[in-house]
Formats: sequence, C-alpha cells, structure tokens
Amino acid sequence: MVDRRPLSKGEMEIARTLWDIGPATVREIHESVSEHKSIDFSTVQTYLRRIESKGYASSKLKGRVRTYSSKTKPGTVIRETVDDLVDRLFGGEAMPLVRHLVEDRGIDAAELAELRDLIDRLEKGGKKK
Amino acid sequence: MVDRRPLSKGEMEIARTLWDIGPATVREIHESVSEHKSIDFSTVQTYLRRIESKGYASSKLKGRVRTYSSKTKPGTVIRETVDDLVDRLFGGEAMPLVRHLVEDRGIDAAELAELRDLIDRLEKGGKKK
DNA sequence: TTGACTCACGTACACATGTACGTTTAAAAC
DNA sequence: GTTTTAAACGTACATGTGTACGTGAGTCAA
Repeated sequence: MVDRRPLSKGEMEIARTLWDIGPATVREIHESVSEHKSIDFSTVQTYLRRIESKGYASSKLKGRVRTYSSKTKPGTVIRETVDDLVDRLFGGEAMPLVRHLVEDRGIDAAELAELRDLIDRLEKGGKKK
Repeated sequence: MVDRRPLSKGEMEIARTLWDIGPATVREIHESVSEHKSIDFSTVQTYLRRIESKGYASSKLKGRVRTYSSKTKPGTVIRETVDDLVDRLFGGEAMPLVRHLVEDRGIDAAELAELRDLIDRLEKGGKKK
C-alpha cells in the first residue's frame, strides 16, 4: 500500500542482511556482508541511509552508534521483487521460473521431497488460497 | 563468457518481447509491448539500441527500417538474472524462491501435476545433471 | 511535386545507483 | 590531558536508466 520506491540490487543485498541479523549497527551489517564480498564501510552506510529514506527501515542513535531496524517484512519485499521479475522476464507466468529453478538450480533430494509434500498439500487443499 | 553488462529491468522487458516475436522491427516490438503497457515508440527504440550495444542483439537496416534480432538465448539471460536475484535476495538458496512461487503465486492444478512429474524425473535421474 | 507520414539517429535530461572520500565529533587509550 | 580511533554525516561524482524530443531523410497519397 505504501508504494515505496523499489530497492535497487545493491540495496536489496544490504536489506536482506538486515533481515537476517536483525536490528544491527552499520558495522555489524558491514561485517556480515564482508564475509562474502568486499565492500566499503561507507558504502554500506550509504545503502542503509537510502534504505531508510525509501521507508524500508528505521534507525536511531544509541550513544554515538546508529542502529538500523527493518520496517518491512522480507516476504513483502520478496513478493514485490519477484512479481516484477516474473512480469518482465516471463510475461507474468510463474511456472517457467519454477521450472527453471527446479531443473537447473541446486535443488537437492531433501528439498525435492519437501516440494512434493508441498504440492500434495496444495492439491489436497483444492482451489487455492 | 562474454560478460556483457546486465540488462536493466526496462531493457529486459523489451528483450523478452524480442525473443517472443523473433526478429522484428522497432514498430513491431513497440506494438507488442504496447498491448499491455503504455510506452513511447522512441523509448522502445532507445532500449533496442542499448540492448544491441550491450551485445544482446544485432540489427540491420532493410530499406529504411531497422530490424533487430536476438543474439542471446533467453535461457542464458534468465539464468544470469535469476542467479543474481537468488544471490541478493536469498543468499544463494534457490529453494526459498521456489517455495514462494509455488505457495503464493498462481500455479494451477495442471502445472502442479507437471511439477510433480518433473520432480519424479529428477529423483529418478538420481545425482543431478 | 508538394504535403503528410514515418523512421532512424543524435541528443537530452532528471533522477537513480554504485562507490567512496573528507570533515567533524566523541569516546577510548595512553 | 593529549593522541588515536571510530562513527556519523555531508558531499561527490561517474555511470546507468527511464523517457522522450527534434531533425533530416525517404515514402506515399493527392
């Protein structure tokens, strides 16, 4: 409803980290992100500022350290992002993307089993929702 | 291998249309895209120019009309795009995205059945590939 | 042959994005 | 107390992106 401007790819990554490790300081986010990619502390700082200005997070100073907290649930942002991708890349059809993921990406045996259960449940549940 | 710069969201949509309707003129692409969204002819023209300059398409003048053809297979671009999304939004895990799509998006009964078959085949096929 | 059309093509322009530096300030270490 | 350290905050800046206009040259109808 809020119709925030969408997060960019770079912002997305930082936002995800914020969801993952909960309310956190810039340093904590930076450290977490740094584990798998090289990025400057101030770049992270800028991203967080922008994420907040777009309305996805809030922050407050505790002493002289700013702590950021997410204001949106991951699910919401994921839905918006994936919807957009599905629209642009698959003309709105979700199935081709599912097919791609299941066929070509690393979905292991346990996950396949889980997926089968999920399908069973959905079919049992009948008409969606 | 080629390591082209990625397509932007807007470019992606035009590129998809190009894959869909095959080699086509700017006008044809524009007409096709216009069916579901309002966009200026010259905007489409600019997108196609950029898509070509990024190496995803080629074009030639036939008379005084330029015709664009895709140079990359949809699958390749889809893989790159989805990989990136999965990395940024799900930390590299494909399964959460699959779960999201199957649970929350419009996957109908027939598609569920197809998906079940797909799972069967993959499990039968054993160790991936 | 003169308009009316239609393209390609160059160009534009505001805003977004990725990436980061410099300055100020306050706390911690000496 | 003075030096060192670490953060916030303002600012910057080269691209990237969305969106389109204007101009000049072929093309077709009158």
